[in-house]
Amino acid sequence: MIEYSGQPHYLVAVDCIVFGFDGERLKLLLVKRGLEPEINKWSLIGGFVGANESPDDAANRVLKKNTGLEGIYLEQLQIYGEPDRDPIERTLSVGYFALIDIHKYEAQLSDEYHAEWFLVNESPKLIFDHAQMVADARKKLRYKAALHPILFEMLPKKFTIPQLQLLFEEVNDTKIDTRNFSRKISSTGLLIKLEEKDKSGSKKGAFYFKLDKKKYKANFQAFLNLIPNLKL
Amino acid sequence: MIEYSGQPHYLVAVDCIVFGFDGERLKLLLVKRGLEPEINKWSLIGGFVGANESPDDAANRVLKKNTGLEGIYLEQLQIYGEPDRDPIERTLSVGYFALIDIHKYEAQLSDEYHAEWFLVNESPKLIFDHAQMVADARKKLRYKAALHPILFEMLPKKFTIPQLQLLFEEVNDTKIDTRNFSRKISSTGLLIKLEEKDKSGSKKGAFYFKLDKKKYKANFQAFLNLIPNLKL
DNA sequence: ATTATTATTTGTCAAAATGACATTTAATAA
DNA sequence: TTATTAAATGTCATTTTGACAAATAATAAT
Repeated sequence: MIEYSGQPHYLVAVDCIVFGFDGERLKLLLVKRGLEPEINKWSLIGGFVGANESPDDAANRVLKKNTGLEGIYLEQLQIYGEPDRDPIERTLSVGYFALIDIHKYEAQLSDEYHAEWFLVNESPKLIFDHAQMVADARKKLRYKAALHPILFEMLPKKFTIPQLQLLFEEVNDTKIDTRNFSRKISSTGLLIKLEEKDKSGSKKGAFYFKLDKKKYKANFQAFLNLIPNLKL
Repeated sequence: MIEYSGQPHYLVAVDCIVFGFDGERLKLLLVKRGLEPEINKWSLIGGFVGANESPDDAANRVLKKNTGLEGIYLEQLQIYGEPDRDPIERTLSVGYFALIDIHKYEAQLSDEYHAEWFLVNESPKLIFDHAQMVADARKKLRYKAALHPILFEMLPKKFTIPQLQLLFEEVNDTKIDTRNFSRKISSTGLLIKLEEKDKSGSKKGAFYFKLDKKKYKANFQAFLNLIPNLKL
């Protein structure tokens, strides 16, 4: 087999920054690392890119293996490739951020796997450059969520406007005016109001909404401005 | 030395999608590939990531080596990692897009190196998945340029408003209303009007402007909306 | 010297979007 | 019947936007 002679070869890994929302707070999914070095330390969900898969494939595979989750929203963040980022041998890692609805998978997580949710601001020390990855992912999530309706990926099929607003506030670490928020969200035309109400949060109850998936897909690239006084 | 046993190792390369503006059209910098396979075919400027450098370092090095250019605006695009994208052996490539002022480097290019500028829409067939990289880079350039003032990176220190508008029109492949454009650009507060005029384009001449670099750096992340009816 | 030419520059106005702010409403609990 | 509490909705002044045309400055032509 012909080769590009003399060029160094490296390991290539993927690491997934998995965000979730439990209805109240933004959370981050971490696992205890299963191999040396730094075994049993908290880590992002990751793994090596296999011989017959792309990094995208690898991220999906690794996510599924570690959490049982399939069909998750995944987006490439960036590559992390400082020569000494892994002390054992040179490994480049492709960072992905993933968005999921916590409730949908809570059972699988705690039972079958060793993954655990942490409040984003209270997560433990992470191995290697994973803390940097998380910081970058949060920034990108803010950026993207300000312009595109990706946060719906973290909500259950039925959700209320107050829930949605809470999620936006968590992601952007800010308070948003209820009236203006609901006006903006309505004007996107992405929501369909349901009959049912969520009575858990108040006496009056809040109407459930669902996403208009056709419009969501069709207008995903459409430019929104969901955050007031947006400074990216 | 300890190693992660049994994991496959790959080559890692960088490829740079270099955009330039000659005052009239948006152009793309290509080189004739210097090694087998596909030797002498048109290719993006690329190279392998060396043992002691990050991909970012490699991109800068490769750009400098191939063009003499230093301190260029570089931004990571994404990783390209389909298993069979390189027929010789598995190589993952980190795509970067770069923005430069054509005139600043025209001499070096034609004399010392084998790089050549092509109209973006009239570039030759490219090797491997480089055409896809170019397409992705154009898209990302449009996206980013709609929200952040990166296009100034492609202009000389002194430039005119009509030039700037032409550049925006090229990147977005659209016509923009002169009055609205100039109003928006002015409102950013990023431009400083000079005494001198550019008489080359008209009898009346167009005033030169320069970038207020302090404000540029300070407000780079600030959110702009430079394209009318923005659909990303 | 006057006029024509041509790209540059600037102006207006109605419509839409935004941000700041308070009241009403629906359901349960007291 | 009233009190309570979160949800839902309304108003208004300001700013931004998009569509549209006229004025200006310099040279070229007559």
